[in-house]
Amino acid sequence: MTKTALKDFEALLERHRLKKTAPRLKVLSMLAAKNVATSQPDLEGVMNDIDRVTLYRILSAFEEKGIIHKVFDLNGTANYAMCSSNCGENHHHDEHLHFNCTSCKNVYCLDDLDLHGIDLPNGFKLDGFTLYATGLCPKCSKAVSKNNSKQFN
Amino acid sequence: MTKTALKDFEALLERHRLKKTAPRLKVLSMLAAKNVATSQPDLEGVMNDIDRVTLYRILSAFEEKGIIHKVFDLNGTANYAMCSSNCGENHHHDEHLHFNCTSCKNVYCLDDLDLHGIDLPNGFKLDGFTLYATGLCPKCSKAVSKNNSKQFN
DNA sequence: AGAATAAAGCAAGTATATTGCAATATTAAT
DNA sequence: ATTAATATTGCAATATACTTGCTTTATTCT
Repeated sequence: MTKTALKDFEALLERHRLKKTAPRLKVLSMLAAKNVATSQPDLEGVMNDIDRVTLYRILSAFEEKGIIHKVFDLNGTANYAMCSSNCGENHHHDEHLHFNCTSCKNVYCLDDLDLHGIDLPNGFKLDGFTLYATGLCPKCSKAVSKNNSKQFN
Repeated sequence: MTKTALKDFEALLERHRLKKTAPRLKVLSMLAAKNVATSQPDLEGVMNDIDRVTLYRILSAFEEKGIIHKVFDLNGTANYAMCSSNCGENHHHDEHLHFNCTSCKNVYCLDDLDLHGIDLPNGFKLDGFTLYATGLCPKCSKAVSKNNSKQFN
């Protein structure tokens, strides 16, 4: 983690009136470094010095403040990823495609997707939505075809 | 449950080479009677004579066979609903809108939605997708506005 | 530096789901 | 209709994800 990034994270916490603690900064740096959503168990594995409960509380605090957003993967486990800048307190705008790779299990957040023109049946009042997709991510798709051609398993 | 429906469910099980057992028929009749997806805990509550594990096994067997499909609600709990007729063994076509009401928590399966023209970034191989939305269903939306106008809570 | 307060850590508990195995029900063959 | 083969159920135990209550520690404000 660069010094600049650390300053950024500290500023982020300040903006949301959250105290700057070591565990919170660590979670921020972990999540910001990945382009895929991460589960609490995965985070716990990487940061084995931080208590499980602390992690849960940090994640829900961040979610409430609009710093990260939650998406459930194929197994129903919560995964977390940094929000785009326009999310606010108790108000998320994560209307993007969540792509869950069936091979590596990663959940990719794919922004910049045009989801306009979706018409709901009469009476339904839309709050927010997310397109959830499954399949193979570029890396795994490559690996699979490579393995196939080499007759490996 | 009408006798006709029962015969239908028995035929359905036969088609999928599943033995016609009381628990399976009961699950089918419960799911078919609802137009919303149902969670395992909810099913367990209604069918308290059937073992929890049996329920899990029935649900995953049905899912594998393409009889029902699974969708996670706001809390990450698995909910199950009957598939449209064109689902097959290990191959689902539940590409429809799952609408999770924030008030009654019901998950509605809204078919007949045009989700074409969704372009994935290069390299992603799409397997299946589902649009997951939250908000108020017609019933709750009505109830809320009624309550508001009467100044109730 | 010290007080007020928020957050972390620990222990215990809950809910959802899974696995192994014995008992039971279904199906097919006689 | 019985019986044998086999699939399914039910039970006990276990795993995993998450929660709650309470004490200790760290942060921040003065």
